[in-house]
Amino acid sequence: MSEYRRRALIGAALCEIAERGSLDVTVAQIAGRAGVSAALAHHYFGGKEDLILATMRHLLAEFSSVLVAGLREAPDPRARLTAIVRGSFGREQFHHATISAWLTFYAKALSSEVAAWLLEIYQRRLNSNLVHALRALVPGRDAVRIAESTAALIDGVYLREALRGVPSTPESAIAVIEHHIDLEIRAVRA
Amino acid sequence: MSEYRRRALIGAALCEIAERGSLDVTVAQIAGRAGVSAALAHHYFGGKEDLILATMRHLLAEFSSVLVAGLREAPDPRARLTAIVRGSFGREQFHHATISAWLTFYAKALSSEVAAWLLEIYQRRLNSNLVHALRALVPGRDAVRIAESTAALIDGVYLREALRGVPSTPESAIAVIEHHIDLEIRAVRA
DNA sequence: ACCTCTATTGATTGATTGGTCAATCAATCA
DNA sequence: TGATTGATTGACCAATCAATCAATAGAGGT
Repeated sequence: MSEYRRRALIGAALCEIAERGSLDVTVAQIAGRAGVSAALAHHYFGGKEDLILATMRHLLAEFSSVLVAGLREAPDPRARLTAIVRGSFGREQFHHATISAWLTFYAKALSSEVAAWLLEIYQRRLNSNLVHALRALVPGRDAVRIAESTAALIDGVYLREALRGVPSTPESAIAVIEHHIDLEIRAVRA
Repeated sequence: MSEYRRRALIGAALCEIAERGSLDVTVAQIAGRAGVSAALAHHYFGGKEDLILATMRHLLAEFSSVLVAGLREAPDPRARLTAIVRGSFGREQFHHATISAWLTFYAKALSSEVAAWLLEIYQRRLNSNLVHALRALVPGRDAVRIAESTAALIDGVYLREALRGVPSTPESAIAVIEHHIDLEIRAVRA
């Protein structure tokens, strides 16, 4: 029962955060959505802060697993880049609820030591993956530079998607990133 | 006195929001930093929401004026693009306090109708400026596309800067954007 | 039947917050 | 001088929320 409740509470927290577009969600709301009392949420997670951070960790872990799965099937470096991009805009990541939650967590990282630390891990991993794939295509210094701008562009496109009310397909977003990568690689080789 | 207090309160709100990295600031904190009582803040702005939105409007207006001033001195279309980029990463905009406040407002736009509306105006204006400058350099369809990716890249670089603890010079950020613009323009012309 | 441990909750508390209001103070005006 | 007006505040209120706690229920073992 323990694991089931934790999962349910994290899922409920995710929905609630996304729906209200803010981290100002009460444990009563989250617990209510999960069909239990607020006291039980305190029982399983030490307090509100821990529940929120657990939810954040869940998002990061989910993204990470999608990324790893995509990378495993990529036959060559360029395909690895595409896998990273497509993973960032995958079906699970591109729901409005997920996007809203991400943006909210970004804001939280400004005030929470632990949240900032978690996000830094994610960013470092994304960057590391990008650099690793790029090193096989361009010289090391350019790989680092292109990885940086690509990561920033991913975040930027993601951010704009979060603010746009109407949902759209990830294809256009992916195309923007892919085009940027192609341009950068071609420019270095020319 | 009226105008002086309003300015002081908005400035205090900006500092407080940036320092705490959250919109969860109490009117007592803001008023305290401005050296007045919380009741006075309610006297000048109808309520907390209005004070926050006024602060947001202040940020947007300040950025807008910087942008207009930069654009006026630009001699040609390419210089206009540089002016937009440099305006986005200008001294006033690149303080950690300002950046944090921006990100926090972005998060607020998810839950506040008015905040979303204000941000949309800013984004539309930035996009319009970019497209207008780009139209003189590349065909219309490409101008729209490049403006979109450039705006996203600006937001992304901005976002990553907000999360990085240590402050850095805007020059590297500007270089990333400029490089992207150059690549896109050159690719269209080739 | 008895004990133990976990799951679960209703009730409560202590603290915080946004907002209100009557009262005070200072300046201006008739 | 006396009246009016705007600035300013301390005290207060109602609402909300995280957290705690005592109590109940049930499962499993002895």
